[in-house]
Order: sequence, then C-alpha cells, then structure tokens
Amino acid sequence: MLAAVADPVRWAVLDRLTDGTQCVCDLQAHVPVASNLLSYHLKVLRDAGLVTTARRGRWIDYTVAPDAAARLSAALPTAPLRRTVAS
Amino acid sequence: MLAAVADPVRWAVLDRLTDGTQCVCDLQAHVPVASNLLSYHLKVLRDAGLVTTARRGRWIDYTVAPDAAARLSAALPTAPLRRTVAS
DNA sequence: GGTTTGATTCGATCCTGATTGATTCAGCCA
DNA sequence: TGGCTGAATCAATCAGGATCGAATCAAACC
Repeated sequence: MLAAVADPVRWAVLDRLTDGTQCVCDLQAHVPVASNLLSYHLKVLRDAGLVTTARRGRWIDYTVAPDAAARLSAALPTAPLRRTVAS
Repeated sequence: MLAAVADPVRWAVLDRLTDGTQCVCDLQAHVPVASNLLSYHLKVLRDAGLVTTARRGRWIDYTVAPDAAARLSAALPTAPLRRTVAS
C-alpha cells in the first residue's frame, strides 16, 4: 500500500482526490498523463484499497476510501507516528 | 522518501530501529539479507534523511531520525491524515 | 442498429531499482 | 606493520513496474 502512494502520479491523484470526489476526466485535466496510464494507476490505487469508484452515467467517480488515512498511518513503521495517529 | 519506506527490507529495518538505536550487526541478526544489501538499504534510508548514523569504534549505530515521523506524515497525500498528525 | 465518448484492458517495451559478488575502506589488536 | 573484522562501495545482473500504442468495453445519443 505504501508502494501505491510512493509514485508521483498516484500521489498527485490522491492529492487531487483529497479535495473531493472527481471523475476520471477531471483527474486527467490535472494530472498530465495518458488516459490509459491514468487508468492503470487508478487500478493500483483501487487494488490497494485507497480509493473507491462509483459509476455515474457515462463517467466514473473516484473517491478517497474513508479509512485510507488510518490504513496508511498504520502502514508506517515509525512508532511515534503510530502513537500519534492510531487511536 | 515514501519510496524509501515502501520496501519490505527497509520497512523491517525502520521497524527494528523503532525499538531504539541498533548497530548494523544487530540489524543483520534480525533482517535476513546479505550484509552488502543491508548496507545499500541503509544508505537509501540515510539519503532519505530517515535515519542517522554514529560511529562507535568499529561499529556504526543507526537511529531513526528525530523528525522522521513528522516528515513521513507530511509526505502523505491524504488531508485527514495530515490534519491528524501535522501539529 | 451505428456512432460517439468515457474509461479500461491487453501486449510489448523500457527503465528504474533491488540484488549479487567482489572489492575497498576504517578501526581494532597482536 | 600486518592481519582481522565491521561496514560501505562498486560494477554487473536481473526483475518488477511504469509507460506506450492499440484494441476493447460500457453507456449515452442519434
């Protein structure tokens, strides 16, 4: 899961999704990669459980998974951070 | 920096260092990789600023950098997590 | 049905980074 | 000084994942 975040493209996607739900076309406007490549990275994020999808007519909306923050923090190895976030 | 953590070997090293300062020989006893490979991963962690070193006679002690947790949290893209940890 | 648009999948290539073995460096001890 | 040990570095290999181009799928509109 950390590897899923440790990629510039996917980081940008997540950072963008942080502002709220976005359709793929919207993400494409802000993350300058080919559409099929974006689709690939979205799949990686999906497989990591960091984002969820919902089809809306012709479009597909992506949202940051509700427990993404908690799961990411749990994945970090440093104890101080774990103590800060875990609760 | 996230890429530095997103590797099983380096994750194990950081997790081990979480318990306190360790010399390389000690790490080697708990992380089953070749010594030169361990040295390589330690260099990656050093370059990422996640660990610090201190020579003690023939040995070199590794410690998690004091600001590692803060810097890692800052590197995560999800806003909720940033809010939780930042302060 | 046929076409268009949004999005994914497939196959092939390229490239970064992990791993390996051997070498080199730094400090201790006889 | 010479030999030994802990640790880092170097050059080369290899694998996994990112990237690209083309094809495919799904829904909407005509």
